[in-house]
Amino acid sequence: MKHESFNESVEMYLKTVSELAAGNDLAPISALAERLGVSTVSATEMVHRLCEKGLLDHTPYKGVALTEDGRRRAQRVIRRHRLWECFLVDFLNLPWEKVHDYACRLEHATDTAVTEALAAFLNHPQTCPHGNPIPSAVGDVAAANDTPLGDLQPGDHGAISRIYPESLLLLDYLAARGILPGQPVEFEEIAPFNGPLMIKIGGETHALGQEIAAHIFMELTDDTH
Amino acid sequence: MKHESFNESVEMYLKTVSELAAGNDLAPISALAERLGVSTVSATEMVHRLCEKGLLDHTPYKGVALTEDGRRRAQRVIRRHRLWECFLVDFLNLPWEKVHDYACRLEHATDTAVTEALAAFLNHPQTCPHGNPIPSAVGDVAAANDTPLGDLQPGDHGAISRIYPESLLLLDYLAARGILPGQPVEFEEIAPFNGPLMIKIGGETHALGQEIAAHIFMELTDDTH
DNA sequence: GTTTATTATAAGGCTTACCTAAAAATTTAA
DNA sequence: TTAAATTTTTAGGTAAGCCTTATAATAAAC
Ligand SMILES: [Mn+2]
Ligand SMILES: [Mn+2]
Ligand SMILES: [Mn+2]
Ligand SMILES: [Mn+2]
Repeated sequence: MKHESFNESVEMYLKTVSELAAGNDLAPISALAERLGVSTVSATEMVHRLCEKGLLDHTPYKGVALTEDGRRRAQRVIRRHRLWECFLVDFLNLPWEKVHDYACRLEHATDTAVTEALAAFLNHPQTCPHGNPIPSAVGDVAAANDTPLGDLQPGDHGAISRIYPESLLLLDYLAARGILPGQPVEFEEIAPFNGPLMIKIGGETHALGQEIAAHIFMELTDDTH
Repeated sequence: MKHESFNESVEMYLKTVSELAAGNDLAPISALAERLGVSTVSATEMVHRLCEKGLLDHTPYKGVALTEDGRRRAQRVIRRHRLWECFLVDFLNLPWEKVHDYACRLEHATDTAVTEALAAFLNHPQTCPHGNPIPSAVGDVAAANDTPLGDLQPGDHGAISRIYPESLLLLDYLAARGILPGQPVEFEEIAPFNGPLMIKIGGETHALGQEIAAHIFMELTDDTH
């Protein structure tokens, strides 16, 4: 069964590098390995293979980056992923927090013709249900100008723009608490000694750990006028 | 990446055995190998593995059959396949003759929750766009009572009920000639020496080889009254 | 009943993607 | 600048799915 173009592992590596290296720095192989649930030796091997194929650049002891070719390939997978998420939520009424995992399988089995027909059917949505931008068919992505909740200061307020990177565990946690894109947010205070952030979201105050706060992005309401 | 349940090769073997053994006889390993595009040695190896897993029964020198477990697994894949075909044709407006191949990838990457939500969204269709019945969620299939075109006699007439088994080459050929389910058919004559069948379909007469005729199923109009 | 064709097995190999354990190289922190 | 932590490499293995060539077993045809 020679399904050349259908290589789940390669696509997941590229997608994960794209996530970890968001912000144009290098993705450490150790982080890659952890995210993908493989040993660092395995990840290193795969990184070497992908470097030979011209999809990654590896700077030893620093980390890996996508080449232009690798970036395009990653964006195409991400496009399929997010389009499927839209379909699964908007038409199949599947739960917001579950569709990420369903789409993570479909994304590797979707022909370009199907992807583009799906995009047209969905009327070319701009973001996935979790707020992340859907790359164009040629792999361009709109630059985000939002801020991680973890970078804000008490007193700041705005609205949740997106959850990134996504994972079932995180989405489940957030869904259970109604912490979704669009919700208004007020940063109340930060507990001392690197404690949790006290955040009022949709009327209720939540204590969020720093790690979770790093995954919640906000569009600030600027009231310095 | 331990995607256990997502084993394309195994699923394709089971599906192919189901197709070849339609009519409760045994599927020869040689036919399996040919259909899957692998060597007979490879197919034999895989058949052994699937026998050990309790999915197939192998009668040496005769062929293989699905066990009850294997049959259910195959029907579940076929259900996903045909549901996707419906979606691709009816909602994404993709070509009738191409969706078989697109669905052949998606069928291995579709969670049960997605499958059932899709079935509900499509309003539980009974057949795929090529006329083949969609198994129920528990793996039951409606018994067909149609006849291959190749088994008919000159003078018989009726309508095309389905194309089976499906393949891109065959569907492309038929689509180009408007030979689709629902079309009225009149069997005019059969050329001597195992020659082609002369068939009037939707007003036009086509010369169909015996092999193609074996893939076109008809519901006869009984006019012995 | 012997020949021929089909089917099965044996033997040896390949690639991808994973694993563990141990050693070496490099960076970072004390 | 030395010690500690991180990162990489080496070595040896596994399993799934493929491959070819060659031989053995069985079934079908003559
Ligand atoms: Mn995936
Ligand atoms: Mn998403
Ligand atoms: Mn398939
Ligand atoms: Mn079909």
